[in-house]
Amino acid sequence: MPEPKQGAGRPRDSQIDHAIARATRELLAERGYAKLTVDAVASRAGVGKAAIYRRFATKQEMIFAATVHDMEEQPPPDSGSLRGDLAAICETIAAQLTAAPPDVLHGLLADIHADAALGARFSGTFIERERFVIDTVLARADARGELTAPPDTAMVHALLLGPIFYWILILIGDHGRLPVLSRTVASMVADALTASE
Amino acid sequence: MPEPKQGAGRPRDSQIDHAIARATRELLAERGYAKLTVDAVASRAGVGKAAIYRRFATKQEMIFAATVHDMEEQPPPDSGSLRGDLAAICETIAAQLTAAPPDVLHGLLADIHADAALGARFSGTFIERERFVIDTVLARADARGELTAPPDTAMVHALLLGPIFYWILILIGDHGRLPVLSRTVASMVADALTASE
Amino acid sequence: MPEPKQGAGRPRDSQIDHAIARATRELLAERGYAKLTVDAVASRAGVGKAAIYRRFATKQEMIFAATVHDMEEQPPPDSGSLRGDLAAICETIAAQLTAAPPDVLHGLLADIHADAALGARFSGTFIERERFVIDTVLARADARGELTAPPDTAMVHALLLGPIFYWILILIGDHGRLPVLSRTVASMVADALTASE
Amino acid sequence: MPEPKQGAGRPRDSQIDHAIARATRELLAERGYAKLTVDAVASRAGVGKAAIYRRFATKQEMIFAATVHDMEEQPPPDSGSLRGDLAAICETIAAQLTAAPPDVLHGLLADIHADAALGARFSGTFIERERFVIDTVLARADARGELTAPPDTAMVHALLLGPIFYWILILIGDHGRLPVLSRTVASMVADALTASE
DNA sequence: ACTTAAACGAGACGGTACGTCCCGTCTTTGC
DNA sequence: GCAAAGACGGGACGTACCGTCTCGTTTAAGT
Repeated sequence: MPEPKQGAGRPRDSQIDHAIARATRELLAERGYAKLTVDAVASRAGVGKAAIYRRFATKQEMIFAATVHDMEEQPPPDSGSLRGDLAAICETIAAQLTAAPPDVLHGLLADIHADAALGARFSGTFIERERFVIDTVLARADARGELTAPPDTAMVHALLLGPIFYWILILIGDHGRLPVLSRTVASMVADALTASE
Repeated sequence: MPEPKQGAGRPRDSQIDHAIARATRELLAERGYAKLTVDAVASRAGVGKAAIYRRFATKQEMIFAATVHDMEEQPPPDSGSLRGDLAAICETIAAQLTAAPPDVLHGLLADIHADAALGARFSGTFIERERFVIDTVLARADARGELTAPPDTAMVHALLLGPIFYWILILIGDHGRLPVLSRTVASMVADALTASE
Repeated sequence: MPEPKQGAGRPRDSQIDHAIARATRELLAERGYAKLTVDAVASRAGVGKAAIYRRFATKQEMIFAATVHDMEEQPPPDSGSLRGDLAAICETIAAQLTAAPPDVLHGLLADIHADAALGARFSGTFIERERFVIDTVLARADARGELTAPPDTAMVHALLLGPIFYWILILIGDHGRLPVLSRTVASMVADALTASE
Repeated sequence: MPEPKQGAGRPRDSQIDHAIARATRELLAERGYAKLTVDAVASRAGVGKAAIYRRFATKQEMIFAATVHDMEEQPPPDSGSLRGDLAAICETIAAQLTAAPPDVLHGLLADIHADAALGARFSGTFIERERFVIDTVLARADARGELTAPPDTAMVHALLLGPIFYWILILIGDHGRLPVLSRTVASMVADALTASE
């Protein structure tokens, strides 16, 4: 069995992983996505460029890893109603999206959709995860007998999270109004799924 | 008004405008946004680079002009109901968004949000225009007495178009199901705005 | 015939050729061969790196062109005797070799012999030229009736110029003694070629 | 005296010394001086890079050791005449120089003259040694009464060995003709030093 | 036998330079 | 008198090597 023989050679220094991620995030915040250079990240992190390219095949992979590393989406605690669960999901997503400036998110999305490999990883991780979260709360609602018909998860996905993305990424809307938007969209979707007939 | 002073010298050859736009669209389709170079566009169009930069200040402006040049959004004809008007808006937007591959749209959005000037023009053109269209149909509905309360245009904007964008740009969902999505979102938003109590 | 079609496009700026050559020579003198970088040359010349790589395929070609550009070896004026002619050749070569520091000459020779293309050009230019010069003065001597036997040009070449190279490049000997060395080697070789029996 | 305190710890493995030297020579022959990398040597020798740098301070020292390690120049046995002694010296030097390809010798010379420390060691070892050999045979000739005047060792050095170096390193001349060249230069120099008046 | 200390293969590290590519501008020459 | 062809300054990219530095393992010498 071709085990990776982990004992051989000097192991990767995990402090360097953190230094790279940290420098990347700082520089994204300071200069924006378009002006981020690998040399600047290496310099800021006190690291050689080789250490970066040993970990990531391209600049985009580095940014991807540095920005979305710990987005661990979990289904929200059961709030007792579909509306409440959906609102919780919206608020979580909104909070994550507002953590980074919009140019970073757009840059990232552009790179993700420019590179097939990155795109597959993005879908397989984030989209799948969101879908799972939505499926979970829909199953809860079904167990409660709230649903009038078996819903289409993908459509619910778009109906629920689309407005949040649009508000933050396209309209560059006021973040202060996101809670209202979240509640509104959650209510609307919940109403549609539980319509008396 | 800074009119291009068209009387002096040789007038611009409008065939060149078309050649540039055509070459840009072809190369975007063939290689994708990230691999598009101005040299390649000039070469494909049989045109000098100077001819391009005489028309556009940056590569992004060129792509912008070549891809979204004729997005003339007009309020849809009065369908007689808010729900019908909203569905018409959704279908128009969906049709426009599906005209270009998603990597082009993401690339453009990234560049738009990386450059303040471009961003302002984008908002001032497309967002404002969409807002105006939505305002128009909401005013119609108000005139009909359909609305229960004065709606918040920006929120309606996000609620209505967000899911369409999300489906096309993030989920990379099946275009065949867009008509259903359009009708669903239009119904949902119309219901929310015309709720009986 | 694949002629370079010089009419099309902006022509190369010959001032840039000079700026590159000048910067190269200055930096070689200041820092030495091993520490010469293309970026430094470009910076010093006030030129982009692309302008350099448009002219030369590699750093070595650039240095080659910058350092040996105008070494136009001509047969010396007829001094009336073989000994005098040979001494003149030696002095010319010695003057050329002492124009550059020895580390540059060694670096250049190393690069020349590391790259077949450069090596061929070096031989085809300098070695051939030296051989021609020697052939010329030997023909003069033969015309004068000085020679006792038809000499082997290649060997005369080595016997005459070898000591000069060795003194300058290997021994790093005092340049002040080169005139004496030149006269000595010229006498020796002339004596060998004109031996009374 | 900073002796390596050989008692403690694991002793150096002399097989590794040989493996390094062997791999270095093989790779020099296969790829040439310019393309030799320490990693490649380590890999070929089945050795870690640290084992190399434990033995040699730089790549150049490693190559130096691998290529000229056993150049033990001794004064030749007394042949009975200055001419014979000088010819013997030339032949020995020629044999040593032809052992390595010319690009290796040029690379080494370039590195030697690029680094003061290495340069000093080279002079202090090889040049001094050659000078001693020449001094020895000149002293023999003086004892025999062959010399007409006290010779200048440095100049004799250049006159004698310069042509051999030039033939091998610059002209890349036929090795088959080196014996003739050796005898010719030895005769010439001997004649010059023993000229009847 | 057991400890100790250095050498070992492997490979990650900081740093530096390379040669390539593209942008947006500038400059000839030809149509 | 404009436009194609293409050279220009600038600057980032990803690669390659150098000489150094851990890792965990192996090998002798000294206890």
